[in-house]
Amino acid sequence: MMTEHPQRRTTRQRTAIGEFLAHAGDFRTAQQIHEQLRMGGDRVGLATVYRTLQSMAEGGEVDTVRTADGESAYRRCTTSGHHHHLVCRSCGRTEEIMAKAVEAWAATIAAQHGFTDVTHDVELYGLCARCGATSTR
Amino acid sequence: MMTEHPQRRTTRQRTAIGEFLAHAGDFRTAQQIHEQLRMGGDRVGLATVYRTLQSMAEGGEVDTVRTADGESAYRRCTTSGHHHHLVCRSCGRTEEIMAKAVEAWAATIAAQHGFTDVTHDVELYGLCARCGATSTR
DNA sequence: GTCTTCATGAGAATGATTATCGATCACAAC
DNA sequence: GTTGTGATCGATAATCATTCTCATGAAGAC
Ligand SMILES: [Zn+2]
Ligand SMILES: [Zn+2]
Ligand SMILES: [Zn+2]
Ligand SMILES: [Zn+2]
Repeated sequence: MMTEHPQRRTTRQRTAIGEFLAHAGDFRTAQQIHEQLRMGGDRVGLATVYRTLQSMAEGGEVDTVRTADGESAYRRCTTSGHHHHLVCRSCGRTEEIMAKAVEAWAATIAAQHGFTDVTHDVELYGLCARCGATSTR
Repeated sequence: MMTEHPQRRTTRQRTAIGEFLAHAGDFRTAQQIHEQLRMGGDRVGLATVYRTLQSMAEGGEVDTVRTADGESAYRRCTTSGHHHHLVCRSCGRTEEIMAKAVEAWAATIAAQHGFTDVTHDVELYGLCARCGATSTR
């Protein structure tokens, strides 16, 4: 299959981004990461943040989602395999979801319609317990 | 609740876009619609296409998805209620999917984690029977 | 240390989407 | 049919996330 990562050098910038993601609990956009690294004193170029996140995503080191307004957000998940997310629309808190049932459903539906090589996109959005209570006004 | 559409005037442009979508079977981006309307002789401004699609989406007249590279694509679906899609990655052919099971699953998972006011995003992508056969090369 | 090659970053370029704002048009009332 | 008025249009400028360029810096191998 030849899917070896050629050779990824461990640079100061790549390390900084990796550690940032390790501590941030929820999804962050490239712009947010860039700004926060700057504020933290790390000198990292915006282009580098984009490039690094992209390569991390390819390598499966981070997960990606699209925000409502189309921006890409990244997160280092603790679950290693394929999974989905339950994201708080208000504070961003994220729960990782594994659902064999959904995987099976997707495969079945696809087969019924004659589709092959199927992938899926499944994300849940809502208000977490804390935010839901607050917004009760 | 007051969700009345104030007053949507039937203009030449709005009609053209509506009919275009009625005949196109799959998802199309605003840019594609604009270009194809132009080629068909309809004089419609790009800004108008964007505005119209947005208002149609709000009114539930069309469904929206994000393409892999972040563009919004629109489609007039035959199913009236909430549903999902199974899209061919190669030719764009689209099947509408209704899945009570998934709706229930989403609600359950959300509740288990204390989330409320939950919505979800569920789309399947694959190769349709025709495209899958062709690419067997 | 030297060398080869990849990574970086400031700034320009791209490209989709949105905002402007005067000109036009839909349509309800006469 | 005319008219009044406010919604709609559209050419174009403005936004803004993301990508590209390319000269310079730094990893890693020997
Ligand atoms: Zn929350
Ligand atoms: Zn899955
Ligand atoms: Zn196909
Ligand atoms: Zn659903």
